Amino acid sequence: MTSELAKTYDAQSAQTRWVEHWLNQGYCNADPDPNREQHTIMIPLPNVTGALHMGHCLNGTVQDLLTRWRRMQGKVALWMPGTDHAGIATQAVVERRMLEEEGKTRHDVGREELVKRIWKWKDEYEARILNQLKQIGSSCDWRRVRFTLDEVCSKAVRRTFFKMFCDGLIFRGKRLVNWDTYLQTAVADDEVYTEDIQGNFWTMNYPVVQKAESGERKAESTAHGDSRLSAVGSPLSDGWGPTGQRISFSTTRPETMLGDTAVCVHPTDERYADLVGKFVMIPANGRVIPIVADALLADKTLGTGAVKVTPAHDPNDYACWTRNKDKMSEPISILNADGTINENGGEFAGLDRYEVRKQVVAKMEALGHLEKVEDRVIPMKYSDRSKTPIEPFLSDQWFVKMDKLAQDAIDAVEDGRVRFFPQRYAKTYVDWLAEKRDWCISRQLWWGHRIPVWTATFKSTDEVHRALEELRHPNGFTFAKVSESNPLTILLCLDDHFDDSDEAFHMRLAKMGFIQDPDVLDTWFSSALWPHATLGWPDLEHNPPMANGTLNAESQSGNSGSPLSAFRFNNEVLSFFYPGSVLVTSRDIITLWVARMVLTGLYNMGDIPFKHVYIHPKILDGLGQTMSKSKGNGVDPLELIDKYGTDAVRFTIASLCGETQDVRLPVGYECPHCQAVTPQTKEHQDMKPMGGPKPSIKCGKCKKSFQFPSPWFTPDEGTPVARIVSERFDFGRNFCNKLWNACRFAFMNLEGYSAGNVAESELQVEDRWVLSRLATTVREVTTMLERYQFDQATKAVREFTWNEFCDWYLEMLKPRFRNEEARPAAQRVLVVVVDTLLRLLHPFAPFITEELWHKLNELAPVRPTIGMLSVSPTRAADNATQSRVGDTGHVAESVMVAAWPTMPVSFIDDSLEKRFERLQQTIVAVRNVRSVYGIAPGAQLKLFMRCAPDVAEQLQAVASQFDFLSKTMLEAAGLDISRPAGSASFSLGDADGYIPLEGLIDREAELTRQKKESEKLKGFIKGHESKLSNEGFMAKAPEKVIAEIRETLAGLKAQLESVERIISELS
RNA sequence: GGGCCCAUGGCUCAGUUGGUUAGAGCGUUCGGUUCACAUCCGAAAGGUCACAGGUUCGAGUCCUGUUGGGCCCA
Repeated sequence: MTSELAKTYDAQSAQTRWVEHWLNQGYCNADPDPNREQHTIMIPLPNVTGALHMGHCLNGTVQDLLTRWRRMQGKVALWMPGTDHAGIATQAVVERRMLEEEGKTRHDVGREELVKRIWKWKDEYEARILNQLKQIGSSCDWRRVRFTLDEVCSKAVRRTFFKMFCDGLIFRGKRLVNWDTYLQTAVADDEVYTEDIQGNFWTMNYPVVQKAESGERKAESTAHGDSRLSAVGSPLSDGWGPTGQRISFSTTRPETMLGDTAVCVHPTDERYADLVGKFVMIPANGRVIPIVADALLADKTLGTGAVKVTPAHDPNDYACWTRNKDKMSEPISILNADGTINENGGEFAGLDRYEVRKQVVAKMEALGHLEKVEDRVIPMKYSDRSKTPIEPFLSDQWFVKMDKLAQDAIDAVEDGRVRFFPQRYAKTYVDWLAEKRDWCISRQLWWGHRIPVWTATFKSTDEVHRALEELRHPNGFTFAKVSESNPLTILLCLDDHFDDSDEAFHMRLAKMGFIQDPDVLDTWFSSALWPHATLGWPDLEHNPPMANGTLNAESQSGNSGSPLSAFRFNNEVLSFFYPGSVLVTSRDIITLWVARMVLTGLYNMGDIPFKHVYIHPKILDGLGQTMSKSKGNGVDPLELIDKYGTDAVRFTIASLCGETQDVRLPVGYECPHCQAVTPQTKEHQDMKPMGGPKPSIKCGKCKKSFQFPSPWFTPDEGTPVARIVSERFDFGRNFCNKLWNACRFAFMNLEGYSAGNVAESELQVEDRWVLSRLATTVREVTTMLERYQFDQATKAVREFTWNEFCDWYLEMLKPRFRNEEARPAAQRVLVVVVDTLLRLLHPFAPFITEELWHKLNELAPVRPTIGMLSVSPTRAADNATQSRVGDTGHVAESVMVAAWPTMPVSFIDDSLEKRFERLQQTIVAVRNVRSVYGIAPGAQLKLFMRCAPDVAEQLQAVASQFDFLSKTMLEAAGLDISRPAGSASFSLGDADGYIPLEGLIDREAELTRQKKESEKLKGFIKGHESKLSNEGFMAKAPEKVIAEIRETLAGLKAQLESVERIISELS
């Protein structure tokens, strides 16, 4: 059988093969097993809006790494996959496309048809996203894939809403929202962006007015709040007359004056002190409004110091109203949902707000109240969905009362039931929840969970009673609430037992006049339930159905007489996997999502949804900007995978994930002609066609030009387009290449391998050393993974592989492979090391390790033991009741289900490592001499070592290695060695080396080199001595530190002595 | 306005509770086709740890301020 691996690793082929293999073998599946521990990760559900980006790739890599690692540790590791319906985002994309392709709006096609179209979109994109996740090696339990709008999740949403409704946690209220007049929906704050536009700044004035006879008295009583209605909306003819004073203010939105309810000044502003409490009249509509003082809204130093207050159309004004409710009227909304002015605008009703702006200005000017107009740059808010300007808009919304819910969620973090990694993020979470702002859960959309509340108004209380009686339902629960404003209006909430397809019931409802609320729930309401909804809650009787609609038969049937009765209820899946182990996500949704999952978990399940939250870094481009399509700096993970291979991408990403909050990934354009990479700059990002040809970049290497992806234009059809890549992934690719070749070499030398144990006496120095290093590395990697310090874990495993295993151990094995007698033991130790290394690397680089593992299984189907110890258990599931693999009977069929390595502590030998280090230093020093003197790499050198007898003995023991590692013969070693004439020298502290170079060495150069070394040493010695002569240091520093300094100093001095001796010999 | 974070060789980052001579990868320079790997091997150069104070026997590490940058909330 040929044991030779292909010369290079074919990532694409390995990925395709192993993804399929793992799926076929069911290795990713996780089913309840009371005899084993669980490890559960719920995916931060990607939107079905588009494709995966770098953030998803990083997020997924971390989760898969953790899942694979825990699975190998023998846990039932569930990684739950799924996607999010992403309310407005998805609806907006589908609507936009519909408009572009067919010129239709959602009102043209109607609610049902639109939703149908979005489902179609969802099916397409969900499949694409799940497939992309598979491409990055995700070991999710694909049978359990969920979608926030599927039947299982919908039930959870309905039940939660119903529970909250019954508990009085859900209420209706007014709220100022970001209104998208184009899409006619409220959009969330994070769906709004600001852009500076050229606008106008009008300065106008309102005349101060008073009641002809008793204006003063009126103003006084207004302050008490009992006459505000008489003050507001009173036409001038009511007896109000101008005092002759005017109050000036400036505005960028004059049309909103139709909804003004006050003019506001600063309480300490002397200019207006006597006016506070008096009234002004709005000339445009004749309404009279009060002058109020509010320190937060008015700023004495800005403009005139006075501002108009429009609570229904400005957030700051709204806040001012909440502080001064007793002094002004309720907010007056002047806007229709479509952006036209409503009936409160009087004569302007029905016109678009921008038209009204012009007309209001004209009217004010005509009436003599316009003072000046300036041009000004105004920060304008736009809807990210429709790219049209946002209007602050007061509307009816549903809310969840946060008070107790939020407090419970705070407690869970403060008492440590939920822990953040890094810890600092707990503050973000707690601070936000502590505000306890009620959660607005309604959205004016068609795509989402429809609010399960039906409303009807009746003529009499008798009718109400009759209706409620009639609505009793055998299968489900209804909860009726009487409207606070109208006792004859009934709000009816239906729980999840009411199937929407129960037409008869819904007919009955409709007949009685019940109409369902048109709004849908905030997407976060359903994603907040993700950790328990996906496991089947609220159904405690049955396991959740699998993605293909079948029940989980395996665990269901295991119910009879098995230990499964240990579960709390019959939904074993929920019982076993809840609460989850760790949530892996990014910091920008700590409040929106993490906090809400904790809150609903506690509310519905009475328990936290996960124990740990790992917040990973965010990927920025080389300029420190967030990556996005709209900046043209996004890297497509699938292109990276295509270019570098999945393992390389994953390994690189893992190396970036530590405790920092951002990582920079400079990107570049890959020349489509020669693949050279041109780093991306700000100039590239901003390049626009400017009416001429589309911008292009000239490749620095092949000098050809190419176009590139940009937010500003689409590259010309048929021209070669650069793709955006990041050379930082060379890191992972190089590593995979190294690993591949190391194993290739190892496997080539396993020819004739026979299983057998290695006696301790057969172990060579390098064997003991590599096992010691490996044992240390295994412990370190495990600890770092436990702490979610993936960067450290990656570093440890990479350094071992490259700098120890490849650079030293494999090199030192070479001579042993050529020696028939030494060969078997060398092979066996090598098998142990490779076996352990592949397991250790598997969570980081699943495909290449699997590829190599299978090859290793062919060559070494039985792994040796070393000494009396088996190095690690062979299979992850060895301790479990069921064994998944059994075909070889010796080792795990797949490294994915092999046991995570745990090497005995006894393998770690510090003193041996120290001795070995001296050997390494010696070799490095010899190489250094060779390089400094420009001696041909192949030229044989002679080495003399002056050192203590025990050191000499150790060096003699590995003498053969000098030849292999540095083409050098160790001629002699001992105390009696003196420097041969014409030698290059080096000092290691406890040993000095001499390399005779008759004629090759320039005495002056060698002297200079040694003097430089001596100066360096003297500097260090001085530093140490000054510490030891410092009384403060001697008195206060810990003894251990002093001892260390003394020891180092002694070493440095000995080394200096050697160097000085060399210098004197040279002189 | 409140909060969090970042600033270390040309680039990207490590640097554990303050304690020996501040490290790595890439890039750069020099030298290498010995049968695992040029996606490689060997060697070297390159840093007053953003700035200013302070605490301490001792500061890249702790404190205060300044400057520059990122993010979240309002």
